[in-house]
Amino acid sequence: MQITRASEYAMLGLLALARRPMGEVVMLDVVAGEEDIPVSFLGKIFQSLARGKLVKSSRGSGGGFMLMRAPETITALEVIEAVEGPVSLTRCLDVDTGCEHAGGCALCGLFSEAQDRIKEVFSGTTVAQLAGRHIPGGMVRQARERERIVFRPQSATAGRAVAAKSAA
Amino acid sequence: MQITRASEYAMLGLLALARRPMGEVVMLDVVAGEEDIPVSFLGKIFQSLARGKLVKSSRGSGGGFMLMRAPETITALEVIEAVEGPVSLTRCLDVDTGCEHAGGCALCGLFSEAQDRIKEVFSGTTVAQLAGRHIPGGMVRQARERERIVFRPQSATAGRAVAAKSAA
DNA sequence: CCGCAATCGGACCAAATTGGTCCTGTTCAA
DNA sequence: TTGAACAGGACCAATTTGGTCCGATTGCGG
Repeated sequence: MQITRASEYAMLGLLALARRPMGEVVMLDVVAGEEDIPVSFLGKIFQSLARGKLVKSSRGSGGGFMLMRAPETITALEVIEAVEGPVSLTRCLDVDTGCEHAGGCALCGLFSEAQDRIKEVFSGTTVAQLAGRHIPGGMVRQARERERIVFRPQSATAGRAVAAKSAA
Repeated sequence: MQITRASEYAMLGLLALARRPMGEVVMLDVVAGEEDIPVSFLGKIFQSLARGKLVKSSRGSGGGFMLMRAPETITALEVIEAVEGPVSLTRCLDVDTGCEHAGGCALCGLFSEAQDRIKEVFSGTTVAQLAGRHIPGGMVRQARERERIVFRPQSATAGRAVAAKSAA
């Protein structure tokens, strides 16, 4: 399987595009800034997404990336597979190699069931759905960097640090 | 997450113990031979299982490993967690670090759902169940090496290999 | 009660993967 | 034609994976 940062960043990047009107071209460093992702790494990730036909890139000045499909039609599974290749929870389930025990391996059955469940979850969730309930993390960071933000852990939700630095 | 070979080997090793009458002590190299696992690596893995109270080791001559609990009561999840530590599909879901986006991260929701599904599958399967439908892979290999084996999948209960070795 | 058999437990190691950076193109637009 | 922006690959450090090896420890047999 492996849900690495690359997948995570890919999702976040697509969310950044999905927040905008369909067809808008956004530069990499804008996306990276919004979601707090190293630009150069995000560049490589978006190359994969472009190869997977999820985004389209345009070069030159005024260039950037745009979604190639409506965010309602892009599933999380597609994003992950575009970045990491076909998911396989264990080497046992690898498409080419397969399980060396072949028929008699009880583990394969177990693992493939688990894998199916995961894929169900991911293929049942779209970028649009995620975009709907996501608050960009980079925003938080940018605010924090601009300083003098009182970030109050507000009993309910998340218990984050209060960075109330008044001086420089 | 990570279902590495260590987990796989751990399962196979436990299956080898589960195939035997409860309480029987088996030496590592026997288990390793049956399931075709490097002995020294299996040793390290069984150390983890011992720490997790799934097996008990006895040292000295006549020593080896035995199950500490009935195979019906050992779930696949326990095995995996004994070997790999607490499962977390992404760094985002890591028990100590947690997600840096905290409340507003849509991805966390998605990932944790996927993770729950996996854990459901694994915690719903016991070593005994797996042992019931497993044909030891090492057997296959050993047989293949010895050649001219009739390999009979035996429909009923425990699908064990029937090695019809006429000569020594 | 001595020595051998056997595991324990940790140190060590090489290869692969992860998570990036950086530099040299190419391409497009003004 | 020049500068902005991605493409694509080389490179890199740190971590993880998948092991090996060896000394310490512990029982059993004689």
